[in-house]
Amino acid sequence: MKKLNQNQSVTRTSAGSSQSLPNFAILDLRESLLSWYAQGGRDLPWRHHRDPYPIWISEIMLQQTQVKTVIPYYHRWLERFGTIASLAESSQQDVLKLWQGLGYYARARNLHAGAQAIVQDHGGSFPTTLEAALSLPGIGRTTAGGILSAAFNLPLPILDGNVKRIFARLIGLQMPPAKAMKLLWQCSEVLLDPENPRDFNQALMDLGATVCTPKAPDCNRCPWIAHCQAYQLQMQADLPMRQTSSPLPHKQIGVAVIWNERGEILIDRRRQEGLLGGLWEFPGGKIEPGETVPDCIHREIREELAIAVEVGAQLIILEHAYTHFRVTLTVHHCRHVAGEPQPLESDEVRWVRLDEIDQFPFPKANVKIIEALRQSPNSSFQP
DNA sequence: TAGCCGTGGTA
DNA sequence: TTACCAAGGCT
Repeated sequence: MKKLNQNQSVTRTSAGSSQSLPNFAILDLRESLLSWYAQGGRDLPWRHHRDPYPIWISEIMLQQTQVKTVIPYYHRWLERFGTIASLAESSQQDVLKLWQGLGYYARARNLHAGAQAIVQDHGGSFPTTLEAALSLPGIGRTTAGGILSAAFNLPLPILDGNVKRIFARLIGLQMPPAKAMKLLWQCSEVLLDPENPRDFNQALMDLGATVCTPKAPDCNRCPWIAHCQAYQLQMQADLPMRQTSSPLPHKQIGVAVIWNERGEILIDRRRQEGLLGGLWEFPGGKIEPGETVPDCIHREIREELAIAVEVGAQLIILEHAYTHFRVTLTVHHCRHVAGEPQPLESDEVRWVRLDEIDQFPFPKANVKIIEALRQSPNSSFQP
């Protein structure tokens, strides 16, 4: 027989998460946060809507991405894909082109596939239940709660980076948030105001973005200062605790700008799955130990495209950082010598003119190569 | 569970 | 320059 607890505390036994939910002053926390929000909340474009479609777009764009970065993409998106139906009917290439530069390109592929699923399964209207929203690609519990609370005022909690940080400080969490997800979700569930879920969730995110910031939080403007464990212990700078991370690997990459006799350049479309899936790139690959850059380019182009090239002058050297590694790209002009290019390790290959290359979606590092091509003196391979 | 998945801003 | 981080999801 289970013992019932009189208060809100939850005792947990699994290793690494022994901390328990505090006995919150729930009504006080709700009221103070909501009145802070009424005065200090942000005016953001997607908050002018109750239509779930623009809210969905904003929530996906805002995943791991700052508001300032999102805003121009958000407006461009709604101008180009005004309805779920129009998004569903568009080509993936058009969708990726609009997303170019935002990163995490699976988000764009998932929006596209999600729109098609909504047309097929929900008559073209965004679903109104948690279960149905969660079944759409790219929508997890936080995003589903964010959309459904904002659009329909449904009482669903959220747990994004802002909220994790706020609660980690509020309760003085003694472990990295990743080790206490269950407890943090409980905080969000228990505190959520069932009368005002929309405003409460938005207020939490605004508090995290403008007051309870990662560095140098502005505690004197915080409505929860009287309840905050981190503030009482003066540990704001030390919470949330961080996980140990391993250093980023650094890869050397050889890249080829291959010209044919018509002055066109060879590009390939990356496979759907994995890094930069569905985007176009200049072919190339990792420089093996002991290999020169021209050696690498000859080998990679043979393996990926089954053609022979002559490696010419260096165009540019680029540094680029991804989430889990860094790369140095050494880019050379090349001349196509023999063979018809085959998409052996890509979905498609294509010869394009420099003046039409902007039609294709490219990752950031490749955009830099295109800019270098436009600015630099012509290669001897270029007619 | 922890690693993969982009890019831009910041100290 | 380096490291961290931002309205996370997926496997």
